[in-house]
Amino acid sequence: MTSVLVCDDSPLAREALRRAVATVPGVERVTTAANGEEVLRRWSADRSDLILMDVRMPGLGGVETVRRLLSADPGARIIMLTVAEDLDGVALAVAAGARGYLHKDASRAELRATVTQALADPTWRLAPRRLRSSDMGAAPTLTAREIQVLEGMSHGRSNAEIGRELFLSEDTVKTHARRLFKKLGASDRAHAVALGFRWGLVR
Amino acid sequence: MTSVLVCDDSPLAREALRRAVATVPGVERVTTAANGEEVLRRWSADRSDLILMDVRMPGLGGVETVRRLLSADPGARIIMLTVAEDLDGVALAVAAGARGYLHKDASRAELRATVTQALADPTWRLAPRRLRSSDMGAAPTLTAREIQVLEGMSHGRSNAEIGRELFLSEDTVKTHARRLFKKLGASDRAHAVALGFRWGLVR
DNA sequence: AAGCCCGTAACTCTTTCGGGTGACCGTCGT
DNA sequence: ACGACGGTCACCCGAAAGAGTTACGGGCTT
Repeated sequence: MTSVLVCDDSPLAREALRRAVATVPGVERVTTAANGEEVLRRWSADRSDLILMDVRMPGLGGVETVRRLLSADPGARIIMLTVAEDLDGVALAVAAGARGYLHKDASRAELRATVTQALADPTWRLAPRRLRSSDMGAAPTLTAREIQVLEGMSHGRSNAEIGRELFLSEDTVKTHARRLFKKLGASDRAHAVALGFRWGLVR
Repeated sequence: MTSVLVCDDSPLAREALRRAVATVPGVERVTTAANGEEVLRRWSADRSDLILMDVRMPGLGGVETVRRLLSADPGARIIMLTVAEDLDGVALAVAAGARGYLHKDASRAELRATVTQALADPTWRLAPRRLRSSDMGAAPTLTAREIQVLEGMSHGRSNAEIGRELFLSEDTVKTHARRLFKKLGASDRAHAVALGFRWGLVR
């Protein structure tokens, strides 16, 4: 009994993915989830053989979900879904243990091929080299937390407000801010936000 | 001959949207585009009655596309597609002249209902009240000075540094900053820079 | 002529930021 | 087993930002 879990916040995309995955030979069941929390809830009761998950989702993001999922079950096989821009999100997810990624630009055929391969070979994993090759220039790699803090800044939140939203102390937010400034080479939060936009880290 | 143009960067979402829209009574043709540039190219040759367009797209974003489209043809009817997170993007797009928006979380029924209404009533427009709820009603028109100050901020300059560059006193820069914050609805310089990028005022 | 927006500038006052430093605890890789 | 890195938190301190207010001259519109 081979089952695949598809997670995307858009019902339309979710449905399209579900249908595409369902046509892969050997797949008998495709379940869906709308966000990271739902994936985690569902996982404890009903483990699928493979998870396809969007990187960017409201609430619990894809990267954080991967981390929690793998800390609960290191054997989980996860493939990230992403748009062209956020290479960093992909890198983070793969670093966190996702087996690979699929562009949302990918054709149905590519999607099916990747799912087929992942299901056929339980140890399948993206070659590390492919990550570096798509690593354009010297893209600064921010951690999930740092991106969350940067996003908070881009919405005009103060450090204290960001802390409240992420359940962190203001001092911790400041630490993340300091570290992401250094990584980006930013002199202050306005600069950091600008660089975030230029690098495609936030929108 | 009623035709609708669907624009989304993800082929899967695009296809799903195309199919959903095609089931709306009265719709005879649904064309698709993958990005803003394609929409603009297509528009000059082949005008649809309605456009459904993603807010977030690589390259030319949804907001900027709306502006260009409407400056070329003020009668164009556009509905934005968005995810839960970026209320800012939606507000900007609607302020720029989009008739309304649809969550990507919307059900197929909601999607069809909105498209039906928009096609039936050429003057249909999202109630202004719903706009104010997500803030910013007026299109921000920054003066040359204000944009120069905003650009300085996006390069990590302090007010004093910006003043030195523009041969102004720091206090004058602060005045410009205060005024542009108010126009943009920004709570601080980081937010202002983010809004500047989302509006395409800086890059 | 009156009103409005823009550019310039100064003043005060409070809040926030950013840098520096140190610390503890996981995890991961070597 | 060790070190590197990431996440968390704390404290200090000076610098910067932002809000509020006032002011004055110049354009442009009504």
